[in-house]
Amino acid sequence: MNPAQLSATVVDALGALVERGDLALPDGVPTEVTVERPREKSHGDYATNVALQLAKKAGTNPRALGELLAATLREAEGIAAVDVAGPGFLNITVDAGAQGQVAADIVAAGERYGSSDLLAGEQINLEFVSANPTGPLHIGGVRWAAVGDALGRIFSFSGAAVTREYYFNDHGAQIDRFSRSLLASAKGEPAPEDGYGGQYIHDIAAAVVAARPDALDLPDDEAREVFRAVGVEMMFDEIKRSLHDFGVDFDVYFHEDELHKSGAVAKAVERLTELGNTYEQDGALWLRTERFGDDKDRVIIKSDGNGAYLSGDLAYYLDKRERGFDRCFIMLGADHHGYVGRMMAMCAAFGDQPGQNLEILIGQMVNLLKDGEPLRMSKRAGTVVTIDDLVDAIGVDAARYALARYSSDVNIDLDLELWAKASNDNPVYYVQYAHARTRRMIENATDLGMSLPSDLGDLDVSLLSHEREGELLRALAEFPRVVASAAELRAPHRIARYLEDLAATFNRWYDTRECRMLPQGDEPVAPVNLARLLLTVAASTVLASGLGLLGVSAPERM
RNA sequence: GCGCCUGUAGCUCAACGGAUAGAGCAUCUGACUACGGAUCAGAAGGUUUGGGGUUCGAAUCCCUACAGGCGCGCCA
Repeated sequence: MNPAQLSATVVDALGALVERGDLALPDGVPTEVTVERPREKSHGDYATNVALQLAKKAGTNPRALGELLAATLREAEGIAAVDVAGPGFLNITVDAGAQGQVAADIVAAGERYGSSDLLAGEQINLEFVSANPTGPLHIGGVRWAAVGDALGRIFSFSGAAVTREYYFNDHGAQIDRFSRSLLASAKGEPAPEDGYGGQYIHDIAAAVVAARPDALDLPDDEAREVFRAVGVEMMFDEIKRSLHDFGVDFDVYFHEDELHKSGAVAKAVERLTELGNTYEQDGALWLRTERFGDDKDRVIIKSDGNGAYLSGDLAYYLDKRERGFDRCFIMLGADHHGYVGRMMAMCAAFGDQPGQNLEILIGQMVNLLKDGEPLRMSKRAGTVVTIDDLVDAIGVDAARYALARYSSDVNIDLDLELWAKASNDNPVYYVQYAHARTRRMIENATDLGMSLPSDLGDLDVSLLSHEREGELLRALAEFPRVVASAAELRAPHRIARYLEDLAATFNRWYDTRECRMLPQGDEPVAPVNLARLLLTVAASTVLASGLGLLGVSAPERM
């Protein structure tokens, strides 16, 4: 029996009470109730606060409602005991057999266990990273590479159709600065005052010269164009390769330049004007974002006739919507959070629902600590910590896990020594090790000739009756709800925290002498050994699925 | 000045308005003739930054003060 089934059982009990006239619920019987896994063992396997929540509506007190409901629940199948505790909590103990069934359900579902249709039918566009192609991907963008990709996996697992998208800002003044910096380097001149420095500029400049030996003989403006076109392309390729090596591939790489060339910007501006949300002032065209909650109105066409940066975003958003995405996500670093107000206002100006059609997620800053000291970086000076540096230092698995393990709302300081360690200080090793251990156990069982029957119903899952087995089964039963909450709250770190808890619960069970999976000594294989093999396979399945949702490998051995 | 995020154990962080606020690390005490000890058991550690309020119930919601991070351009 899992929490969802228990919730349904409680709902049925409420319905029965209403039908019998023992209970009056003016708002009707809820479709589901909160079922929790209590921290305190003495509070049963599961607990619900439904009596506390419904008492007022039912015109009774929580304890009385609790007693009434408990009496009905005790008759329900799979329930061993129900206690009314504290102000009116119902503490429920489940039959060992009903509980053990969880393991069989997980093994039967395999890698689909935990998936749902929560987001079925939703066309989701996830835009993340979107770093400028004027340099290698630095640490600031990497957080979203890990978190955004994990979120994509979680959304897909929850039934949504997900498109990952990367927006290349390859238009405007920064690209000019980039191409001028390349040209200066190729000529052996110092970097322009407002340009970019760093070894990568010299490397790319040299590569451009190698690809186009004629470039330096051209007049400056033509040469700059060559360096722009070729240099930007090389930068794209390097960023894509870094992300690919990080395990992140995008379905769409969208170029801002296209929006300006194709007339998409003009079209978006026209649409907003038709809707009465623009006006001219001081020779520029303004968008009435203040009308929709922004601090002030924003220029979209500058007085020199060029589109302001926002104009590209308008067109891009409209383009996504016209491509059929009803939910557009944009993930930004905290240094861009000031952008949220105007983007949401822009969404509303198109007549859309901010927060529904457009959702902007903010990730706070990441610092790397080495020897306890923060690594400071400056893009201008070229002292950049790149995604490749991070991966070289701690590896892809640790990097992805470390970045996805914290709430996006908090600043994080990643200690490079800690995350490079192969010890249980390092959470990713702890979880991966638990998975590797399950694989070895299953292998050992196979070597002894143990195997699960084709009909799992032939196993006696009620033999999984040890306290530690109950704990492990309840932890495994949580997984679908953890996935659902990670999806709803856009919080992949919940998966990571859950996995750490699951790994610990698994290790406790493994360590318990009375719960050995393999027959000991000369003992023959008994039904309880097979039931424990089932439990091990179930744990292995969930550990692997959870790591998979974070884009972290689940190694067979370590 | 205004806005967003944060403030929880010595440290790093969890906690969908629920019961006695939880983990890991560090500290202290234990378990290796062991299905992988990269593990496990236990102890100690808290006025959830301060002050008000809402609620049967607040780390969580509201107000306020303080502290830290990040922003606030016809730059991109």
